Amino acid sequence: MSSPDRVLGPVTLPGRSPQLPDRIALVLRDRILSGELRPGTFLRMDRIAAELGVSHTPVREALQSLRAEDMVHAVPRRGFVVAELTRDDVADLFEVQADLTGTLAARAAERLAPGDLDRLRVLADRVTELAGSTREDNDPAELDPLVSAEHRLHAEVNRVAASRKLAWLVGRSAHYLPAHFYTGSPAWRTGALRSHAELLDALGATDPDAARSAMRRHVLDGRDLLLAHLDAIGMWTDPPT
Amino acid sequence: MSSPDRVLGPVTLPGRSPQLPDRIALVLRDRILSGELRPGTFLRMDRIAAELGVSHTPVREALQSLRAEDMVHAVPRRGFVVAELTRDDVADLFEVQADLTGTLAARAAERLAPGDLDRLRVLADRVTELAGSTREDNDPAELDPLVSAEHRLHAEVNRVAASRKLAWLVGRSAHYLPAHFYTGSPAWRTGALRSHAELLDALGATDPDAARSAMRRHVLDGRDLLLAHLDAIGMWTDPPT
DNA sequence: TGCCAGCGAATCGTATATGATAGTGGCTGT
DNA sequence: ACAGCCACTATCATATACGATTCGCTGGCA
Repeated sequence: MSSPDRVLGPVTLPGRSPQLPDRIALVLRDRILSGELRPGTFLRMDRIAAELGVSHTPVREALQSLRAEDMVHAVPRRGFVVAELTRDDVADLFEVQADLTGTLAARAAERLAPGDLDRLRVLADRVTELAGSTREDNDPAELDPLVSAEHRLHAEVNRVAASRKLAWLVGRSAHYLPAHFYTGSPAWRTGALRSHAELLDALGATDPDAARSAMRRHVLDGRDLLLAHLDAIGMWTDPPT
Repeated sequence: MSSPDRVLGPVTLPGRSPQLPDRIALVLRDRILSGELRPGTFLRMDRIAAELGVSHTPVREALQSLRAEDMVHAVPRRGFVVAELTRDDVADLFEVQADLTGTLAARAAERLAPGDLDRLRVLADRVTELAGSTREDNDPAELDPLVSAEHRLHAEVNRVAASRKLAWLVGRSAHYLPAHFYTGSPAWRTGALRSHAELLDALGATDPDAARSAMRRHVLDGRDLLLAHLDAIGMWTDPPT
C-alpha cells in the first residue's frame, strides 16, 4: 500500500457549517498563499479528497471556486494547476482593493443614517477589545474572534454604503489575504485601531474624503505588511527544482 | 405525467468545447441578464438539468460559478436564488471596469514592445472588417466572430500590459454584459471603431494618459448603451407578482 | 542510436445513487 | 374550530460508479 504522500490523518476542516466545498477551498487557499503549494503544481482531486476524507465531488467544486478567483487554472482533461502569482499582482490587487474600499467608506459617510454610527462604534469597540487582549499565540481558533470582529466591522461599513457589487469586488480580492495573517501581527493591530478611529471620526463628521483616505491607508498598511511577510518567506523565489 | 414547465426540447448548448459547466453557466447568465430570470427566483437544479439534457452535477458547478460572480446566492439546504441587481450596481461595475481597463491600456502604452503594435493593428483591423460587413441579423452564431475578434483585441492589450490580476478583475465584471449585446448595436460598432483607432494612436505615440482615456470612454460608452437597453426592457421594474 | 507506434496506468468529467434536511399538508386532540 | 404534531414530498449535498482522454513507457523499426 503505497502510502500516498504525507500525514493523511484526516485534516480537520475549519468550521462546521454546511458548504463543504467552501471549507475545502479555504484549506487550499491557505496552502497556496502560504507558499506550500507553488505555482505550476498540479492539484490532484483524488489525493486531496483522500487527505481530507471526502469524496472528490466537493473537492472539484472547491477547485472551480478557486478557478473563479484565478488562483488556479483549469487545463481541460488534465486538472487544475496553481496559478502564477507575482509580487506585482499582489500589489495590484491591494491597490484596487484600496480604491474600492475607499469608495465604499466615502459612500458610507454620505449615506450614514441615524443609528448607523452607534452600530459601527460597537463593532469597532469589539475589535479594540479583542486586539487589546494581547496574546502572542498563533492558535487560529483563538484568533478567530478578532478576525470575525474585523470582518463584521467592514461588513457594516459596506452595508451602510449600500453598494453591493463594489463590496463583492472587494471580497474577491480580499480572498488573497491569508485569513489569520493580520491579526497575529502586533504592528497591524496598532495600525488598525488607529485607522478605525480615524474612519469613525470621518464618518461622524460626514466627511467622505476623510473616510476614503482613512480606509485607503488602512488597506495599504495591510499591503505593506503582507508584502514584507511574503518577501521574508521567499514567496517569489522559484524553488530550485 | 406532469409536463414540468415549458418547452424542454434539448436546448443546444453554445460551443462544443469541453467544460460543460461553463457552457451551462453561460446559458444561465444570459437568462439572468436578459431579465428572463428575475431576482428572487429559485433555480432548481433538477429542472435545469432536465431541460439541458445533462445530469445535475455540472449544473451545480455552473451555479457555484455564478455564485462566485455574485449573480446568484446560495441558501444552504435550499438551493440557489437569483441575486438582486440594481441599476446602480450595473453602473458601479462599469465604473470600476472603466478604471481597470484604462489602467491596463496605460500600462500597455508603457510596456509596448516592438511588434506589439503590429499585432494589435491586425486584430483591430479584423474587428473593423467584421463590423463593416453589416448584417442586421441577430443570429448569435453569425455574430460570434465579431464578439471573439473584439475579445481577442482586448486580450492582446491585456497581454502587453502584463497585469494578470487586473485583467482577471476586469473579466469578472465583464461577465455582467450579455455577450452578444454590443455587437448587434450599430451605435456600438461605430463608437467602438473610433475608440479603437484612438487607442492604437495613443499606444503608437506611447502616450499612457491618452490610452487610458480612450479605453475609459470605450467602456463608458458601452455602459450607456447597456443601461439604455436595460431601461427599455424594464429590467428594474419589479414584475407584478 | 534515435524515433514512432501501441499499450497500460492514471486522471479527469459526467452520470447515477444514496442520505440528509427543510417545507407542506393532513390528521388528531382538545 | 383551531392549534400542534406527524408523515410525506421535494430538493439539496455528498458519495460512488463509469466512461473518456491523456501521458508515460516499452518495444520495434529505420
